[in-house]
Amino acid sequence: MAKSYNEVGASTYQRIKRDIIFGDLAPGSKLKLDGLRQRYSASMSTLRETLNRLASEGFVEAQDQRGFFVTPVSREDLIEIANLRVLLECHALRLSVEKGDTDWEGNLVAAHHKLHLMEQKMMSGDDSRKEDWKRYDWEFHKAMIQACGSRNLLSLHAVLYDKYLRYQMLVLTYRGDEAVNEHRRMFEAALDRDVARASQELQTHIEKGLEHTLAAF
Amino acid sequence: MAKSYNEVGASTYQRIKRDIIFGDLAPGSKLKLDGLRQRYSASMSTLRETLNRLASEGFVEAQDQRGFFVTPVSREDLIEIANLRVLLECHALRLSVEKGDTDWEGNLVAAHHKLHLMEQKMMSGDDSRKEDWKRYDWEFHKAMIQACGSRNLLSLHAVLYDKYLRYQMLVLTYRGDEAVNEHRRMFEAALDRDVARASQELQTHIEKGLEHTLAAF
DNA sequence: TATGAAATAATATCGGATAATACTGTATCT
DNA sequence: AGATACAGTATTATCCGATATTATTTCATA
Repeated sequence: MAKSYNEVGASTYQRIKRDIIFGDLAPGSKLKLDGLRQRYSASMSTLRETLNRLASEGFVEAQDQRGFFVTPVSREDLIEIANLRVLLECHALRLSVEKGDTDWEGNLVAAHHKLHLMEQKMMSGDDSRKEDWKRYDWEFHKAMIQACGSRNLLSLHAVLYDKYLRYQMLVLTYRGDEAVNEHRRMFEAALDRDVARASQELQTHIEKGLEHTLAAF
Repeated sequence: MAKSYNEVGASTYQRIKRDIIFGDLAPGSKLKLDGLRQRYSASMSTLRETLNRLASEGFVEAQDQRGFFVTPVSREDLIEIANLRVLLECHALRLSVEKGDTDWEGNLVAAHHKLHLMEQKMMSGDDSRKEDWKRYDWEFHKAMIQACGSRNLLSLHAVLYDKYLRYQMLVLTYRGDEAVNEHRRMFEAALDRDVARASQELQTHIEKGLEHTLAAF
């Protein structure tokens, strides 16, 4: 199980990745090794290892002999990410709804329940825990596609989700009960084993989110 | 432009990745730092950086406190990779055929021509240059989807292609003129701007290749 | 102001030192 | 004999300092 971002004892990899996704390290900003060394109290060797990992995942850009930069953001990139999420996540969802067994269904019900509770807290104005909320959102989306049967697909999706998440955190606006209803409809379609409807609801969910994020970008 | 594998002055990253893909570093084998240090005449720091990069791309597995291993192979993994290639590459091809301009078409014609020449050499029994042949195959497939308009999609595809390539190199058998005809039909459909036919031909091409590779695995 | 050389800063790579962990082989006990 | 405990070895992970290469900035001169 992957560790969450704000856990105690998080590795410098997890901490830097978190800071990029949540905007504490601004897009395009230079990642000076000496500065990072103090901020994360790690040695240069360790830092270069994690920066290389983040570079190959696309959160950091490495320019030869000029060091590392936080990957810049752009509307085009956001649109690409969203489109890829539709392609991969809808595909995974179709497989998952077809193959999912009782365990999958149970975990999905639990994940949706926890997400729904958190969504109601957010709706009532308590937006102090965006990170927690987004963790439940992630757990829900992951639970939906968990039974797709392809580890490769799941790990590609995890990276895409995080890239998309960075854009959502940058604009920092809450979409309200629209998204809540989309989650519910998607969830119900999955439990009904209605592959086409579930996939369609997911696509709508992502595309609505994209529009909302683009508008504020 | 990414450097090819066997170029002079290749980085240790490129050399290790090449050795994994072409089987010189066997699947599942342990990557002892001291051994690698001699083999690639690089320092431990540099090696750990490249191994971290390769780990996040999926060519290497990192086990905490136990070092690095070449990612193992399995039938299931091969099938997953092939299915993902179908999903991503066919999607990219549809976009590319729709959007491709004159430059795209020109580069595609050139890439197909070079691939075809090499295929004829291979057909006449000269299989001494598998790496070159596969480079032309890569250049052709890349040229096909180049106009898809999504950098993210292209870079995901590049990793998938290399993972699939490793399996092909492991079984080391040549599929003969079947693949040649598939390439030609795919190419012609793209020039005709027949999106559906091109995508269908590509899917068939990958799935035939999968069957062939699975049979020898 | 523009140019170019010198000074400064930052990166990339290397080798070594140390601590923590994993592995191996031996001896002991049941 | 087989399992367990322990000591010794090997390997990894992290950190630090040194050096060479490359970027960037400063500044003197035309």
